[in-house]
Amino acid sequence: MVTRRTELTRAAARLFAEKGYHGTSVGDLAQALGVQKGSLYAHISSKADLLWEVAREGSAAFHAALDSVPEEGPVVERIRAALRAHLRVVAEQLDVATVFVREWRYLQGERREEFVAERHRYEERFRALFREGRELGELRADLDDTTAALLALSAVNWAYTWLRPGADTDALADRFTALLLDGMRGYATR
Amino acid sequence: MVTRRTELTRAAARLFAEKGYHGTSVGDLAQALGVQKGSLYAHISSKADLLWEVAREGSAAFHAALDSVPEEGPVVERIRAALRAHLRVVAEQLDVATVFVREWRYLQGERREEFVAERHRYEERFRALFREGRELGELRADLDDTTAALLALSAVNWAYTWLRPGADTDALADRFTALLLDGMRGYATR
DNA sequence: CCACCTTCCGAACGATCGTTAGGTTTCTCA
DNA sequence: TGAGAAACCTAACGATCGTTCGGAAGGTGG
Repeated sequence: MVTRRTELTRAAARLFAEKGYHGTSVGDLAQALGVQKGSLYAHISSKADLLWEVAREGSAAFHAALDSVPEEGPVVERIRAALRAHLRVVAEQLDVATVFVREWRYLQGERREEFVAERHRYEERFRALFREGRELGELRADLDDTTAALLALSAVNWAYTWLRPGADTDALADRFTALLLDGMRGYATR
Repeated sequence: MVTRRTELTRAAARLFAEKGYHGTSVGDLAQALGVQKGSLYAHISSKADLLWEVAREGSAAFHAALDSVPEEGPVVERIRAALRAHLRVVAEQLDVATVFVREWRYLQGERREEFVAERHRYEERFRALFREGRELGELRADLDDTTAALLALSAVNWAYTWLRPGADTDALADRFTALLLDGMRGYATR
């Protein structure tokens, strides 16, 4: 069931991504629904609520994506799966992903802290893959796994700026995986 | 000579980076200079002027950084130099870099188009390094140099979110370079 | 049929926004 | 010494901001 409230959240995600949170007025949101701006307050109690909701939606989407990565099997394949999952979310929910990556910082108070904690948890789950890969011997023993995770996270976090809906994100993720694993210089050693 | 005008630009870079362009009021800028907001219009003709100035400063800084990369010598070393140069700008001019990467999109009209052109030119200069590396045989022959450049650019473009002033950016750039060139899996093939 | 719920309108609120304008202070330099 | 420039103040402008409120339309279920 498509409630009016969810339509409003969708419009908020789109406009916040397009014009920024502070660049989007309540009037803009109302216009997107074809309604007077005062009418929105039958659904929300403040504009900040919408930012909070979209940010949480992003958090949930990315964590759910990581949940789909198997906990067993070759680490290399799990890294590939994680990159695929993340990029898929970006492509399929570009507005939400954009708010998750760029607009979250306009959250205030307790909500902001809660968001940051969830974001750190996400990055930590990502980092764990590379650490485990090194410990299990699938990645080089002298790997700086913190930097490795940072490089991978940078690639996917930046994706919202160039990734367009409809792109073949699996192929994209596989290209990233290949580069990260085997580098640009020589051929794979295995 | 430190003019009042440059002090204003510095404050604008800092506040735009901290609170966003739309999140920063002319009153905030005035307060940073210890002055009434009307007084600022002795130095600028609009708030948008400040965004334009800071964005151009970022453009100039990053292009100047790339200018310091030698045009001759091993491509691998030039890639390392480019990453070092970029990260150094981010660390030493974090506010300006943040505006360059994140706040530029609030530019309007002709200025926005001019900025985007400069940004594309920067990315193209970066991309050329990887293309040349493949053509000269320093990088693997089957390298997807577009993706390779995208990966490297993502790493440095994301840096403003975590890089702190005073960090050893050369060492950081070298770690990125090593990962990008030789990967996380095996050891270097040369 | 009536009570209720959701949704919206229309008007207004005080606050803040970016900007303008006239007048004053302070300093430089010819 | 006095003209001019740079910097700032004070006050106000119209516009827009996010939010509130009383009332009304329309549909649903008892």
